[in-house]
Amino acid sequence: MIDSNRLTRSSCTISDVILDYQSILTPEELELIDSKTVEVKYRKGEVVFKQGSFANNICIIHEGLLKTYIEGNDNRLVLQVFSPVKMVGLSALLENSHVRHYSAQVYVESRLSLIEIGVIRQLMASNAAFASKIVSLVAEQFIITSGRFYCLTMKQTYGRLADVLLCLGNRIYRTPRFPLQLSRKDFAELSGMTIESVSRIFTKFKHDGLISLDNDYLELLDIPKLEMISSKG
Amino acid sequence: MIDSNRLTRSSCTISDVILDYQSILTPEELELIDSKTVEVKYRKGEVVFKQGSFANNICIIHEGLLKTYIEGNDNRLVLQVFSPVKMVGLSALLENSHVRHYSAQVYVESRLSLIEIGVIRQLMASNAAFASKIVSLVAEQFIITSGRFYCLTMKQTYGRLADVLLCLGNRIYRTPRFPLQLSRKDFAELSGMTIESVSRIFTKFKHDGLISLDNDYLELLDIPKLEMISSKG
DNA sequence: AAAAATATTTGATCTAAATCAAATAAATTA
DNA sequence: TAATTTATTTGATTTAGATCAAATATTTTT
Repeated sequence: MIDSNRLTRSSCTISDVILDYQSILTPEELELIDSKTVEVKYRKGEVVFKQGSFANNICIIHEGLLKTYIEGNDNRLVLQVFSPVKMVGLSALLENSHVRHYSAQVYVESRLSLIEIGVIRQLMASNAAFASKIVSLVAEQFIITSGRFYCLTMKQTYGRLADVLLCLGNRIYRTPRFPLQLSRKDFAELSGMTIESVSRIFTKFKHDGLISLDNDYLELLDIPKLEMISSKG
Repeated sequence: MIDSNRLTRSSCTISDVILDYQSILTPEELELIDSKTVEVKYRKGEVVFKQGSFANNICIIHEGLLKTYIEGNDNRLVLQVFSPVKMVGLSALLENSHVRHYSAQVYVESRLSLIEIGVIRQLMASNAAFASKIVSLVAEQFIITSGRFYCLTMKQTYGRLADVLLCLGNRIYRTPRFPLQLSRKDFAELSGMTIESVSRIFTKFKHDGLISLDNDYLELLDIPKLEMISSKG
């Protein structure tokens, strides 16, 4: 039986769709892409693109970690987190709209390649299998972001933070013990609460033996219990 | 200058992309679609498809009004509202996942056509322009739903309800005075609050001369003020 | 290494909105 | 039309989590 809850009931935004356009495109098409691609390194905290600016490329993250987010008056909503190897900025493929609808920023030093959006549009128009792949990627992002939407509106603080921790351990770092590269502010933003609330819940989780936490590492000690907290909300 | 806030800062989910696949498909392809399409009428409140069930069609709404929503343990999150003529259920085109990730239900008596999903996949694989159109539609839904996500997490109750009212007047009914087809419960669900809060805010809005409201009709009397409330949160 | 700046923790207080409870109104059904 | 059910309104109370404030701890700069 299939568990359809992973996507719709968790705030984790890490994709399952594998990015293998190499097998879909012809050698000539791959060469075309290659000729319109540049590779860029970003230092910790640098902005990759800004909401409201013209969208002239699609990004692929090869190393590092980044977030996309909507900027409001004085607040931010993190839409998705991307780890290698994923495509970022696909929703710029919306026709008649050449503007970014969200911003992107790296959490840590990251290496991205930027592909001119015109080439992507061109290949979509000529290669239906490629276009279908893009449909799949965008559809997945829709579903994944809807799941995060559900969590942030329906769960309370403990469940939301447990969600973020589980996502980091299970899907981003893929190990229960991982380097602490995010600040309390990052956690607050990711789980939709204040820094103070994050701090208080971390203290509680430590006290209850669910996690261990020092300045450099975070370890998930009791994943089943965290999962229970996440699912109960 | 372009206003990029309509999509990212409002909870309204009515699409701008026009559904004109007639001009993209060949007569044979149109006939193929036609042979795999059925038309169905739904009575008020009927469910079109359920989260977790197998996705075997894409829907087009021709008359009426419907919502898509994620079902949790004992709560629901409305993702989008669809009025004619829009495609519903596109994210089922995610490859390797033949299950609905959200449910759909009509608010009022509605007429839909249901197209076998296999045909859509087939046409996407053979007609790149069609596939590109689908990319555009799904990308728009992603952006629109992200905007709703922003509103429901960042704005407070007054702003969220003002948002819903403006969406109904400006984009769904396209007139400031429209029939009241939604219950307080529907408004509560749409704007992410309790029925009691909706009722209190309606009373306040009436008292302040922003709306007039009886059992059958709702009229937006002061749209600029409602817009101010919506943007301030 | 000391000084300054920044990040994190902890406690006290406040508040938006939920919950609880009861009254009224409207819609259905008998 | 009366009786019953369902929906809506209004008021009182509670609460999760924000805000405010101050103390530590950590990192960065000098």
